[in-house]
Amino acid sequence: MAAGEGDDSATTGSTLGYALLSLLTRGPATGYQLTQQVKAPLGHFWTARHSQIYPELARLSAAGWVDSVEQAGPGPRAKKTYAVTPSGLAALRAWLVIPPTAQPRSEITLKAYAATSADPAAMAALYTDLAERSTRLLAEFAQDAERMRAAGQDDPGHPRFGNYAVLMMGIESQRAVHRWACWLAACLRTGRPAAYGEPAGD
Amino acid sequence: MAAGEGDDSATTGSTLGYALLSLLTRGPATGYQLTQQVKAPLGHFWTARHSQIYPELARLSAAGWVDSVEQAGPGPRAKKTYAVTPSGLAALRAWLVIPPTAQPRSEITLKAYAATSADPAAMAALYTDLAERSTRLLAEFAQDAERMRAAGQDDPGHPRFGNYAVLMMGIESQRAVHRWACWLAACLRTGRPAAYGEPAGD
DNA sequence: AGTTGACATGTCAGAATTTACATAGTGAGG
DNA sequence: CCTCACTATGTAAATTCTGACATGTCAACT
Repeated sequence: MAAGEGDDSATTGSTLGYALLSLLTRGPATGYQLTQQVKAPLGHFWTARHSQIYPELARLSAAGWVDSVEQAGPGPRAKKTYAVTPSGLAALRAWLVIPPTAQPRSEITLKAYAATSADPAAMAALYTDLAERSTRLLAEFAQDAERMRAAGQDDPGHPRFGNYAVLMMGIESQRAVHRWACWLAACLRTGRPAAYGEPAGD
Repeated sequence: MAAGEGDDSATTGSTLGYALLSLLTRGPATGYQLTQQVKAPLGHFWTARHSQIYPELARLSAAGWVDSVEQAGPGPRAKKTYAVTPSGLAALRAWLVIPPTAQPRSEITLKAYAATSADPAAMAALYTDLAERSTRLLAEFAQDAERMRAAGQDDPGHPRFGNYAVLMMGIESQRAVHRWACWLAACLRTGRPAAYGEPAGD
C-alpha cells in the first residue's frame, strides 16, 4: 500500500517458482521453452507440466519476480517472454542458501521394500530392466559431460556450471542405481544373498 | 451388482495405499504404528503424515484390501488394528511388477542447478554440510546393515529382506551424495574445476 | 488436400500432500 | 500439582501436482 519501496514480505514462493527463476537466470524464455527445459537435465531431478508452469509464471509476475513482454505469435494468444527481475534474483539467492529438508521419494525403492511379496522372477526382471536403463543413461550422460567439459562448463565460473553439476549428480545416482539393481536382481534370481560390486560387465 | 464374488475393478489404489499394504505385510499394525514405520528405513525414500495415512486406511478398508479390529484404547477413540486381506495382497502383488515411471525429485540438486547465482561461500557450506550429513548417515546405515546380516535378513527368503534392500539403496545413494557434495563444495570453494573421487577422508 | 508434429497458451476437475486444528488418557520428571 | 512427551485418531483448509479439455498457426510429409 505504501509507496512502492519494494515488494512486501508475504511473497514466499513455491519450489516450482524458484525452479523457474533458476531456469530464467540462463536468459529470458517463454512458458513453452521452460516446459521443454525442465526435461533435461533438470528433469532427472525435478519435473513440471505446462499446466503447472503457466499459472506459476503468472504468480511470479504478480510478485514482481519476473517481467514479461508480449509478441504477436502464431497461436490464438500472444507469446510472452519472461525475464527475471532484480527482486526475483534476490529472492532466488535467498532461497538457494536455505538447507533443503524435503526427502526424495523413489517408487522403485518402495517396491523393493515389498519385493518378497511378489513373484521373484518378475521382480528380478524389473530390476534387470532398471539396470539396463541405467547403463543406457550412463552412456548418454558420459557423452554430455564430455561435451560440457570441452566447452569449459565444468568451471564454477561458467554461467551454465549448474547444468554440469546436475549432470554429475545424474551420473552418480545412476551409478548407485546400477550397482543396487544388479545386486538386487541377482538376489532375487538366485534366491540367495548376493555379493556386492559389479557382477559382470552387464 | 452381482453377488459378492470379490471386489469391483474400479479399485486402482494410490502409491501411498500400496506403501501401507507393504508395511502391513510385516504384520498387523495401527495407523499410529504405520506413521512411525514410514520414518525408517522407508522414510528415506517415501514419507507420509498421519493426516494422510488415516484417510488412506479408510479407503483401503472400503476397497476390502485391509481388515480392522477395534480395541478400547486410552484416547477418545477406539484403537484400530489393520491387517492385509487376501485381495489386498493380490492387489499389492499386481502393482509390484509394474515398472514405475515417476522420476525422483531432489531439491538439493535443483539448488545446485542455480549454484552460480548465489554466494559461492554460502553454497559451498551448504554442500559441505550435506557431505557431513551423508557421512553420519552412512555410518549409521553400515551398523544397521551389519545387524541385519547377522540376523540373516540379507537372504531373499527372509520375510524382512525388503528392509535390507531399502537400506542398501540408502547406502548407495548416500555414497553418491557424499562424492557429489564433496566435489561440488570443492568446486565452489576454490572457484576452479575440481577433480572427482574421495578428496580426503572427511 | 489431409494428416501429423511442433509451436504456443491457457483453464478446470480431481488427486495427492502439507499444515494446522481438535480431543483425550497415561506416565515421568520437576 | 503441573507440565511435557508419548500414545492414539481423526477433520479441515490450503497448496501442489496431474490429466484432460480447449484453441489456433505453421511447416513438412503423404
